[in-house]
Amino acid sequence: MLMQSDASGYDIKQQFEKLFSYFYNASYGTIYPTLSRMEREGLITKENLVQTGKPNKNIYTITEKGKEAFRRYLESDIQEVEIKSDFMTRLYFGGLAEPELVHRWLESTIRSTEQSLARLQAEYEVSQPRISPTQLLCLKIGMTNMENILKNLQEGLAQLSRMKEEGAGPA
Amino acid sequence: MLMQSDASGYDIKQQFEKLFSYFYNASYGTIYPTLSRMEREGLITKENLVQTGKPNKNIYTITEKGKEAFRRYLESDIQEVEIKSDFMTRLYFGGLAEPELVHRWLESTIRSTEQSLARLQAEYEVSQPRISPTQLLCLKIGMTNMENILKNLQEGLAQLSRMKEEGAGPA
DNA sequence: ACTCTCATGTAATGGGTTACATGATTTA
DNA sequence: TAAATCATGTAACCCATTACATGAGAGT
Repeated sequence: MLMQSDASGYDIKQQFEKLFSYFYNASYGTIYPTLSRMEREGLITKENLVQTGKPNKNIYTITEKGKEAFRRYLESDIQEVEIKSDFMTRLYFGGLAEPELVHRWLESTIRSTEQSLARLQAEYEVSQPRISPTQLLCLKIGMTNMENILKNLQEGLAQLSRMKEEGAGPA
Repeated sequence: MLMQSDASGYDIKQQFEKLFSYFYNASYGTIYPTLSRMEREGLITKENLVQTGKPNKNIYTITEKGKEAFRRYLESDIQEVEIKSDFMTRLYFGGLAEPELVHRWLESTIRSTEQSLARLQAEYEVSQPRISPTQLLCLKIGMTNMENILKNLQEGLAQLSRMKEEGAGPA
């Protein structure tokens, strides 16, 4: 992020909270110690910004050495994606749960996915004119991905409902 | 997994390696200590199976107390999905990299996604008749999801190629 | 009066991987 | 003869979160 603009630990966390969190995230407990370490290693420099009405900020700026490290990162191998989905894990073992319960899982996941999608779409509307083509691609991947998941979940819900009716219906 | 059938640590790892790994994974360094802990806590019992030609196995079986713990888990809140995608992170900062490099990232991600999709489709073909409806739904979500990502990546690649040509073409 | 935003940082704790250690049998 | 499969387990290490500690100003 410091390649794009100088920022404080707080600013960085804010960026994570937006679109970024859909594919990477970090807490303050990671961000602040990492910035300290990077400063010690000469990858970034710190400058204290005195603010009135607000607490002071530590603004970090990337150094030439830091830019080199970033370039080396870009040329390293891509790490495999890591996913931990409690919902999918439960769904996998859904046959061992009450159909009622599975129903509720699907409904609540549909709701939260709809909310995430809405947030991404809002982000898309405001950011669309001023972000880079690859950032736009990130947003597009995120949005169509969620739309797709939603469709699947809704179909799955309808299917399970049909099965429940058949099971509960007259013999 | 022990709710479905008795298994050894090795068997459990095998299951993770299949379909399961798309939404959850664990290494032996997690599996074996966890099984020991669960046995200590009375959630599962261990039985040594003597094999000829192969090393002996520790077969674990879930206890009534373990089944209760599983039921409590099913009724607990669903944890939010966690994703760490190096590819998406790079793509987000793709504007800071050579277009050549971004091109290669997209191509290699397309290749590996195609492979994952092929593996899921193969798994679907063989498993389809004998797995539960929710497990089928898991597979379907995984497959259409990857198909969707592939489509996005291919479109993105085409788009970036067009931009490169325009940028490199005659003024 | 209360809560939220801004802002930084550390300590305790938890969770997990990787590498190491071992070893027989089967397959290429 | 090399390597892959089957099989278990521990120790060192890494990474990260959560909770704690602090504190002013702005909004409800």
